Amino acid sequence: MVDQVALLRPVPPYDFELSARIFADGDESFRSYKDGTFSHVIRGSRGLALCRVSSTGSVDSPELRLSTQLHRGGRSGAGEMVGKVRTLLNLDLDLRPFYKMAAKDRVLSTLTHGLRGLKSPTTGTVFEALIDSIVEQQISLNVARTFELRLIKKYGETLRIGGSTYYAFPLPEALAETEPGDLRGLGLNTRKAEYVRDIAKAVASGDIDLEGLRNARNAEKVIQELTSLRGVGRWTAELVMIRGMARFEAVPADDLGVRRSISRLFFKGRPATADMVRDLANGWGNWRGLAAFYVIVADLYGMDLRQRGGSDGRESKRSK
DNA sequence: TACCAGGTAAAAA
DNA sequence: TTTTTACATGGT
Repeated sequence: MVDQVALLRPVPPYDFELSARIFADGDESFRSYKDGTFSHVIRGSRGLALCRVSSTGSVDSPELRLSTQLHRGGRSGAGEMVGKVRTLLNLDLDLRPFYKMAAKDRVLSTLTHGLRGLKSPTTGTVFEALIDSIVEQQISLNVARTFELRLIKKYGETLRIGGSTYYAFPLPEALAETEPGDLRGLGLNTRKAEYVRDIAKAVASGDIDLEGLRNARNAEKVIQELTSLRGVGRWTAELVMIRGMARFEAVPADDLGVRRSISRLFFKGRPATADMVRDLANGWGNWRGLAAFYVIVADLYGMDLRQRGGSDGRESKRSK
């Protein structure tokens, strides 16, 4: 078993603990954050590696330590993994222009001050973001997480290290071969099972180039391409842009969670319609997706905004 | 027991 | 063209 170490320097400011905390409830066999260490199985050209990341720096002078373990003596993994980790944790994102924009919005600037250094994570592949988003359609996140983990453990590649089994997200080829009944058995409804299989087939066969969409000219083009797939509506496409491509030009304005958080933080608890969210988010320009991420995280972490206004004065909830 | 939950496509009106 | 419905399952 090989254990290699590399140092990474994220573009400052970057708050590793704040950003990785999102994975605190993740499963340790797939992706998690525990005791200051982010763990994730990453697929490289020489196979899978278990990557562990922890902070050795500060928000304004961030530095991360990455250790990689490969199954039975694969050679040199750390170098290749550095780039993947930079993408996963969005380390090259420069938050300063976003903060400059946010300074013009009273509520948003409160959020960016409270969450300074927060960067949104990105999935290893666009495919992963797309499949997860489909699974998450309509049902509660709790239920969706359960289904996702079942999917990963049944179809993901495995890596055995020190008596433990770790999983990488399933490859399109693995899901392309499923029958709707197989995925139905994980809890998905029959239609979602078809969506997942059909999209996996399209990706595996090269009919659609999801990774190529990262660099597509404009956001609408990306949304058009994605929504041409059966099972992908606007909500799913917008979610995939943010979580799978780190493209922030879109906001999933129809999203219940976004609407709830926007309602609490910007409209004093008055229910926010998708149109209200879009109007508000338009003022955030091409940073609207990241702004929405900040809004959700602020609400999730129960950030207290009362001193500077914008809160509905509800009891602030504090999570772990 | 119901009803809701980070939607979507297909059927019905 | 617009509105309504079915879908799956784990919480509450």
